[in-house]
Amino acid sequence: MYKNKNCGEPNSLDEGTEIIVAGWVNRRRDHGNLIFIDLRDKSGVLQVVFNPEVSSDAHGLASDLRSEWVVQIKGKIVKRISGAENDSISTGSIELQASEIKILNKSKTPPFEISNEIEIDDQTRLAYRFIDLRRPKMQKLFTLRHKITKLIWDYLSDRDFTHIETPILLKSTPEGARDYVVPSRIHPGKFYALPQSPQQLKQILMVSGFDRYFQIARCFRDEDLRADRQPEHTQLDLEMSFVHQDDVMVLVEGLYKHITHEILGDNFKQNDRDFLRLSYKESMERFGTDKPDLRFEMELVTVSEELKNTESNVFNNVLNQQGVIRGIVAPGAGDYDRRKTDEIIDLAKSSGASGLVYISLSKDFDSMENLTDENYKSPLKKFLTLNIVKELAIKMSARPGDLILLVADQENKVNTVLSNLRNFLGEKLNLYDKKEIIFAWVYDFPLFEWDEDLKKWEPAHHVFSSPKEEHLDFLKSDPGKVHADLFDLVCNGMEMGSGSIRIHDPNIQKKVFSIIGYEEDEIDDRFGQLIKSFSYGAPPHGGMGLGLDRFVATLAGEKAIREVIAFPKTQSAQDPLFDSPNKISDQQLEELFINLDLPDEEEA
RNA sequence: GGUCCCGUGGUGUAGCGGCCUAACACGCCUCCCUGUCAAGGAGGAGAUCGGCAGUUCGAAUCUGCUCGGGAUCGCCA
Repeated sequence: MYKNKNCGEPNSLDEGTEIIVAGWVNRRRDHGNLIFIDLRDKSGVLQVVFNPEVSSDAHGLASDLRSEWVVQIKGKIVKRISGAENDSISTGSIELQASEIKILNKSKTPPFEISNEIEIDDQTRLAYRFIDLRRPKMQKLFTLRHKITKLIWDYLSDRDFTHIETPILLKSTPEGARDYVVPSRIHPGKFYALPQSPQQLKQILMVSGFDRYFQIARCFRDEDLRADRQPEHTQLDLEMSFVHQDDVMVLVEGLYKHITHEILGDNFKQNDRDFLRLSYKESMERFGTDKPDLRFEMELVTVSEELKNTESNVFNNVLNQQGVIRGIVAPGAGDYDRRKTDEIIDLAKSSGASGLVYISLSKDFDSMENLTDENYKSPLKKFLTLNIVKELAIKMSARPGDLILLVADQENKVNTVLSNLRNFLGEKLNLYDKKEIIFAWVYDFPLFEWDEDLKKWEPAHHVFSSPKEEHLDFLKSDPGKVHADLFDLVCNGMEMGSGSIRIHDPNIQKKVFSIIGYEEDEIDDRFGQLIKSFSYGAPPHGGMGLGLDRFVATLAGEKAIREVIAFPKTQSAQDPLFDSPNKISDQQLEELFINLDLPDEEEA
């Protein structure tokens, strides 16, 4: 070893001992005759003093040191002189009196400082990711990620789960997301596809009798990127045999509580409570979304009834077309000026609303009963009479000084818009503690959704979820009524994972496929292997797929999963460090029998 | 594919029609300095303002296109 102690370890108990450390020069403070070096490694920072009276050789070398040089230093741990202690580092009471130094490697001046405080452009960070990852904050994030995966491994291993790896080179089962594909050399013209998830494989493993499977699995989807979406993400994939929905939920809830508690300790207030369970219907009614942020109230209220007798075309047109009017109350936002209300309207429009009606309530009245004409303002004031506003405000539990926001449209659009507004305002108005983490289950999802564009039924989640037994009859008569044993784990307004009890009866599976409109040979091509396995004795089974990147990011308080992925891609799916994706040689193309036919602007 | 924000020395920002032959902080280089830890002091180098085209007597500053980054809608079984 090049060292017998880590930089962050020595303390006053080590005074007088000789140690060898190695690491990076974090900072140099050169006083001429006395030189201080902050030596950094993963464990922390240690101050090293070079005194020419202790070693003139070491001191001579130290005067050349620069940031990020890699050095090995031998010396004696000594107590710092009185008054020179530094409470901000773990080794602040002592320092290393250097007697020997060996320069292991020099470094160019890094493009940015290795420090936690600075904010650097993402592209620069990724192009120099090896330096970016040196920052203590990043090291902490990946240590955290490791800790979480270890907790998963331990927890599930203790409960008889077996980790099994499934292939990355698989087959395209096109549906939902676009596949990443890999050409086959041995089979000209044929392609593997990278799995969007190990779904079929884990179900086949259940058929094989493994009983309980899990995998920290990489999943690939060739879709547009977001702060919480990367082309490849990691999923905690698990599946269990002979279970009902509740068994899976209880297992996963135990796991997530355990991990969150291990990481956050007492800051995780939900630890001694069950995760809230909301039916899909309830979640949509109260929050307008199937992934509500439960850190704050601000629920949606339907006010179609209260507004059905206005003179306003905005409302009447919508109501005449079976639309709804729903609203939320932004507490204390009654004094928002034009600029702020415009911002809210813009957000509503960008979420798909044709418009947004607001009513600002002033603070200068005590209760809704005493509301007067002077106490409220609204662009639609001439239609919103005092009595209507009073009734509305009472129904919505608005208080003086609040801002009422109303959206009139078809129900699903209203819900999308209001849930986006709700999330926006929740953050803007500081309605919750940003450090808080609240999980919930949303269950009892419909199995199918009607796709208005394609005029056909689409799987609401995925095609393998089992219809509820009591709904089997609806499969033929009214697929929209079929609910499934399908459930999501949500946290702070994010979907953390999705699970279900799977279909294990090949006949029901075929029926579900046919409702979605798959042809017989198409089913065979995409799902033949699964159906085939089902005909050889498939146990009832169910499981979940849980986004690991999002979970780690949430526990770390990060918004973008890029922060918890060592080598992520930019929003245009590129890696600035490796410069991927990239061209391959003509020879490689030839071997694969691939001719490129690029659009003109791609030529160069 | 759409919408929005951003793009100025190595990094972060200021400047938003002529005062800019571009400012500040950090970093970098040289020298001084025995107790600093965001060390200090003195001096110095470094960007033509993402790119292209246009408007203008004059553009970092205005317009269009384009490239890149970010956010978001669509998309993501």
